[in-house]
Amino acid sequence: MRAATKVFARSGYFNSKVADVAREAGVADGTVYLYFKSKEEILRSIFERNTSEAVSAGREELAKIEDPREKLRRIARHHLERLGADRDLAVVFQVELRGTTKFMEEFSAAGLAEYLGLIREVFEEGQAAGVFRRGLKAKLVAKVLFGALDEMATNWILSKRRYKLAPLADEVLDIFLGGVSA
Amino acid sequence: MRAATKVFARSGYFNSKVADVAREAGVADGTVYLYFKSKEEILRSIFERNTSEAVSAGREELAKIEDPREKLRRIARHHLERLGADRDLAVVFQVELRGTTKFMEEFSAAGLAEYLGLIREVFEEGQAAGVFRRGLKAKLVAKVLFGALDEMATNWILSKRRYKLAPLADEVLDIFLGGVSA
DNA sequence: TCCGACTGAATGAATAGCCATTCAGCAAAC
DNA sequence: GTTTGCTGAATGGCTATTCATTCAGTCGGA
Repeated sequence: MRAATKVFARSGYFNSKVADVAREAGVADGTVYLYFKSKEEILRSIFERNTSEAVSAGREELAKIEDPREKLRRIARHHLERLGADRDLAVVFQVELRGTTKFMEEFSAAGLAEYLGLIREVFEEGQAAGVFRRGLKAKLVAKVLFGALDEMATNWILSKRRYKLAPLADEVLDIFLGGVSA
Repeated sequence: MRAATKVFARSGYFNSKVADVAREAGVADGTVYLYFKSKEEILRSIFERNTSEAVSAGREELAKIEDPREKLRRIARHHLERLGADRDLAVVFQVELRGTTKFMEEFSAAGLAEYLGLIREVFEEGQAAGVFRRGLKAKLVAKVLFGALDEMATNWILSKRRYKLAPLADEVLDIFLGGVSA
């Protein structure tokens, strides 16, 4: 899976051959099929593994925090730290995942929806506490934050310059919180 | 090209056969090659045509406006109106364009960079005029706004519900301006 | 007006190459 | 001897691209 991530990140899912993945993993072509039912399933596995891990780890950590603003900051930080720590994985998530409506819909329905839901909950909590403006639609707000972070990640993988991704979380939050605070 | 957009939007670039495009266009397979050098070039043409048109049309219109906030609003509105007016085109832009690092890099280097530059200029103008906070990095701010709009568009194409995309521009701007205003 | 020669756009069957997937068999471990 | 894990060559299907052929339309001459 590590190998597949690397290969897909380098050449893109459709341009990668199963044989490439096998070679990268140091096994024979056929061996790949002992672990995955098909090429498509390899990609799907990468998503599933990582999204479920990330969301549950995040949710757990949030339980310890009180301030909704701080919670959002933590979410943002996590988001960018996770992607920033593994460029190949980031490429697969930012690029390959978006590559076909098919995968996109799947991901959108599963992982992303949950993630946006998480942000939304936190935001609504903050609205209830009077920290965030009441007039805003929580769902839309969640998308705005996600979109901003997502764009940071996408730019990061495309950039030739090597910079740290995680610190951008604070800068984004700074703008974002300014816009949503009561 | 209309036909290709439709086909790519339906099945994705890699899953579409040149024969599908030909059928949709009502011509024979070979005829496609009288107009495009290769399958890849069809996709490229769709991008090029549309980005150059959009950016130049936008830039022109902005010249008539004074207030930087209003300029940003106009940009956002244009962005979502354009995509909202043509779902197939939107799918190709939001999904297929992101599908491979190859296309992505190309687009990123050309169209997107110019677009982000445009937003940045307007923002810096606003900073100089004291309308926007000085401390913010214009480049990052531009990405935040773009990312938020982009996410609106992506969600819109994936959603089963049919709603108007363009009005979201104002809601996004509302949050965004709150965050960046002096 | 009619005819034959010509043009080049359009066709779609044939080619050529690619690659996911399978499976008969091999080797080490027990 | 049997099980387990792996191998990698062979298969089969698929599809981008090509190109010999068709044919509708144009034009100059009779």
